[in-house]
Amino acid sequence: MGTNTFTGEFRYSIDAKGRLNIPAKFRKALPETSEDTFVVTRGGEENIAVYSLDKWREKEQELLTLSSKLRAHRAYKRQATRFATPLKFDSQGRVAIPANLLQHAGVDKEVVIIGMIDEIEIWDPDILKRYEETEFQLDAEDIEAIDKYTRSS
Amino acid sequence: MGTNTFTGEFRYSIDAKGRLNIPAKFRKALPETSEDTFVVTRGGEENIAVYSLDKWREKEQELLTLSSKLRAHRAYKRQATRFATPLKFDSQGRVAIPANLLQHAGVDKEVVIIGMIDEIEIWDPDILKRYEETEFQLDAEDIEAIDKYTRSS
DNA sequence: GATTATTACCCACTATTAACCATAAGTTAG
DNA sequence: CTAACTTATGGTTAATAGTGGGTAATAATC
Repeated sequence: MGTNTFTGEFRYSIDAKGRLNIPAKFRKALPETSEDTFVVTRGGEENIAVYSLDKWREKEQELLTLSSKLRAHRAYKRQATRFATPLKFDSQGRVAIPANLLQHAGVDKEVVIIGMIDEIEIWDPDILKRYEETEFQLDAEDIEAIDKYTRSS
Repeated sequence: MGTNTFTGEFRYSIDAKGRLNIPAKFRKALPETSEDTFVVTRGGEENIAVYSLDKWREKEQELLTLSSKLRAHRAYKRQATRFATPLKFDSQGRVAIPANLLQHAGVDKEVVIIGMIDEIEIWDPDILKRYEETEFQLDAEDIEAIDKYTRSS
């Protein structure tokens, strides 16, 4: 079956019970070891980030190397985990997104779902449009820095 | 059964008898060898730290490597253990948190419970908010140090 | 040893969540 | 072109979770 990465953009809606359908294409892209489970959390912007359970386990492993003795380490670990929730999708392919995440992303009913290779973003359509006009803009300097970064990896 | 780590944030309340419900999700994440038991103690901040019995045993092992000859080691070991109390939860999943810990965390009734992978934190909502605005903030330098730390592990 | 306070053990209620069933629109296959 | 299947969406029922209170057992105090 096709690629096992998340690509493309979809416009779905959340029903009265807070359930959101995950595009079939994305569900099929989940590895077997993720056990029909996505992990949702706060995204970097005013949105919701979604990972496969596998990807999340990787993140956890990294966080576990931090020291519980150091304040900065605790703060980082706390911020990374306090909003994270594993969600198994039901027989129809839907997950129930926690209310506090919906609120953080300013989502009410309509939603844009964006595939970003190894992660997924969920946006409120209006907020997304606002960001497109401002924060998403990159100048030549940004592009140059990114080019440098990718070459050094 | 799903993931066996603690993630997410919950807002619960302590009842008139001083009992606090542990989120079902966290109880299920407890390994069999922890025998329905959490260990509570003072957290690094103005909060209460909660560990699985297994995790606490690990911490004890670490403390045993310290030297009883060195003053600082004795002080650290003393501070880490004098407030630690193992608590078995009742048939409804609740534990009775010792009064001195509640006082230390400034908790009266309302409580925020935060999952941090291999440990749990209990906060007073107002105090948590205060810390969010100050101590939780990390600057670029902190982040860089953490990135370095995880990469070297 | 009697009295009081504290802790453990049940039972009960309600709201939320999860499991189940159903359908209409759209796709794919024969 | 039609039949079988998939997909997105809606609703209903059953189970679980969180909370509150009562009673018996235990511990502490006088």
